[in-house]
Parts: sequence; structure tokens; C-alpha cells
Amino acid sequence: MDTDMPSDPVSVVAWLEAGLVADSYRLTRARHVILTVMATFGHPFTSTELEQAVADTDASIGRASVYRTLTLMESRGVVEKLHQAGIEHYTLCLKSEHHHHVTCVECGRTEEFAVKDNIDLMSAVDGLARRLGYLPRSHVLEVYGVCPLCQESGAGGSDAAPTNGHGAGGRHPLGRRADR
Amino acid sequence: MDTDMPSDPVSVVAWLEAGLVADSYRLTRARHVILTVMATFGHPFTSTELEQAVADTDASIGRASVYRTLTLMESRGVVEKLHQAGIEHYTLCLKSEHHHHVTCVECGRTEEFAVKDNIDLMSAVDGLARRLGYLPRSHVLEVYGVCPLCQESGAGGSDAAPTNGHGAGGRHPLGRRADR
DNA sequence: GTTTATACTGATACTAAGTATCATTAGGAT
DNA sequence: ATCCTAATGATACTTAGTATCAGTATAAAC
Ligand SMILES: [Mn+2]
Ligand SMILES: [Mn+2]
Ligand SMILES: [Zn+2]
Ligand SMILES: [Zn+2]
Repeated sequence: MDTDMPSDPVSVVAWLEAGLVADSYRLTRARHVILTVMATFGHPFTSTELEQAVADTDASIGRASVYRTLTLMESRGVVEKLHQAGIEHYTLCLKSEHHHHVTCVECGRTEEFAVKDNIDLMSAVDGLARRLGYLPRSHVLEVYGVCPLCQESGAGGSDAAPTNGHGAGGRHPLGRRADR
Repeated sequence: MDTDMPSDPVSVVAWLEAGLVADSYRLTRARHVILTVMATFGHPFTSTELEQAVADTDASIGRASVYRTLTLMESRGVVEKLHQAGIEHYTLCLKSEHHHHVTCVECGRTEEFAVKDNIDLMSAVDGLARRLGYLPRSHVLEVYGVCPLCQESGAGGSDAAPTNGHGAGGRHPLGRRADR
């Protein structure tokens, strides 16, 4: 229990909904469907993908509610907007501590890593700011690479084998142009 | 010569245009105006701000050319898109080496810092990726803080005094919500 | 200097992503 | 069962950016 996200979609949704109830948001049909779709994606997703998938699940749910739920979840810190290759992606965040993401450029798989497990890195960021005379406030850090599974299946290959929740058909064309 | 960007707008534009000529792009009136406006901003700017400022300078220049030039420059690596507080900003990049940006959350002032001057930081990023089993490929890093000038003028204040190219009237409402 | 080829232009129409409005519905407290 | 109002779906709108295309002006050839 380390690699594969300990919580299945169902319990993730349950947890998200518990949070909503705790803050006296109402538990609606639309929200349930939208959250379920979000939790079922294993990858970051675009708003359009979400819209699509929700429509496929229940055509009666309106566009606006998809965006409303997305925004609500973002404001609750449980969804985060990423900027992958110029395309806005959203991802569920299970970690509540200060963390960042590593994303596989081949398959889109995303993992969270806690800042507390990488103090050296983060103190380096703050140190850099201070060296330039800045009072550090915040930062954005996103790391891209090839995940273990994609390294196995094809030493320079394109798509991962559809195993281990890895499938979903090579979307996420993260053809990074270069470092930034 | 350290703090205040060694090159004035005019020489920046000259340099940009030299690059265009070198790659046999045409030196047009529209491009000249747009590049001049871009170089005159000291801060990152939104596409809308650019559009505005260009229109103010020369109303005959079309919207499309603004975006065309922006995109062209981006593809040439001399303009970069930043994601400040959810708003897309663009900024000129004078450094051609691998670098990142520190942005002042008070006044929007942005500085570039070369990766080669912060090897510890960057090796920490790669090290992190490798520790998670990823083959590092690229990363996005943006640092936010309060710049030296804004620290002076108001120890918790809002707008910087309009000195030192610092003015332009407290735009850039980078009211970051929290760390990411 | 005049001609010429075509890269680039401005106007305009269009798309994509997201937001605002508002009458209607349904969640959940009592 | 009743009631209040948060949340909804439909729809119109906005904002950021793209595509199209006839016309223009740059730069190279003469
Ligand atoms: Mn996360
Ligand atoms: Mn730069
Ligand atoms: Zn992968
Ligand atoms: Zn400042």
C-alpha cells in the first residue's frame, strides 16, 4: 500500500460528501454524480472531459452544475488546477497537507508528494527567494517525468499497457516542449 | 547593475527584432509596436492589457496581430506564459538559459533566476522525482514573495510608492490564497 | 527605382471555456 | 407534511483566443 492510492472511488466520494455535509452543503444528485465521475478518473482531467463524462452518466445534469461543483471543490482545496502543457487540467487532491504533484508525461498518472517529506527542496525554494531579497510567500511546483510503469512498458514507447488502472487509452498528450 | 534589468525597452526591442530578422521574419510596423509595448511593461501582463496598450499606441493595429505576435514570441522562447493567481500572464524572458521566475505579490515585479545558480534546488527536484520512481523530464517552478522595494514601502502595506519603475498603480492583484 | 512573390496584415466571424441570471426544484430541518 | 432556501438546469452572455480571407507592405530580385 504505497503506489496505488489507498482509496477506491466510492470511499473517496463518501469522504468528499462527508466534508460537504460537515460544512452544511446539501447532498444533491448532481453533486453525487459529478464527484463520482471525478473520483473515477485516475488522472487529471480537463473540464471538458468532466463535462462529457458527466453527460454520459446522466444527461439531465446541466453544464453549469459541473462547473459549480468543480469550483466549489477547488475552493475547498480538494481539487486543484494544474497547467499541463498549456492545457488546464484539474485533479483531485487527497493529501490535505502542503503538497505538490508529479505527473507522468506518458500516461498522465499523477502522484502527490508532501512538502514535509522534501524539506530540503522547500527550504531551497525559500532560500532562493531570500537570496534575491524577496520575502517568500508561496510557490508553484509541478514535476514531470516518466512513471515506473511507463518506463517498463516501452523504453521510449508511447502508450502504457492498460494494466493497473493505467489504461484509459493514451490520452494526456503531454508533449512538453522543453524545461521551463 | 543587478536589480533593474540592464536593458532599456529600446535595446530589448532591437534585440528581439534582430532575432526575427535572423530567422527571416519580416520587420513590420505592427510587430514593432507590439514588441515595444511588451518591452515597456516592466511587469508580466495579460493579453488584454497588451491588447489595450497596443490599441492606445496605434488604434489601426488589429487584435489578431497582437495574439499572433504574442504566440510567435512564445514559440521563440522569448515570451512565457505564467499562471499567476489563476490569471494567465505573459512575460518577456531575457535569459535564454533554463530559468524560472520570482514574482512580487504586491507590485507584480518579476525577476528571472537561472537554474545554474541554484543547482541544489534543481537537483532536489530531480532527486524527488527519482525517489518516486519517475524519470525526471521537466518541471514548472514559480516563486512568489514580497520584493525588496515593497518590503521597505509599507511593512504590510498594499501599494508600492511609484518610484523606480515601481509605480503603474497597484495592478496585479496577486492575492494568493495559500501555498500549493 | 520598379517589379514581384508572398509573409503578414486588419476585419470579421467563430470557437472554447467559463460565468451570470433566473424561474423552478428538491434537500433537509422542524 | 410543511417550509425555507440552497442548489439546479436552461439559456444568455462574456472573455480569451483562433480561423478565414481579401488586401497590403516588406524585402529580395532585377
Ligand atoms: Mn494534490
Ligand atoms: Mn523568463
Ligand atoms: Zn506513466
Ligand atoms: Zn514589489
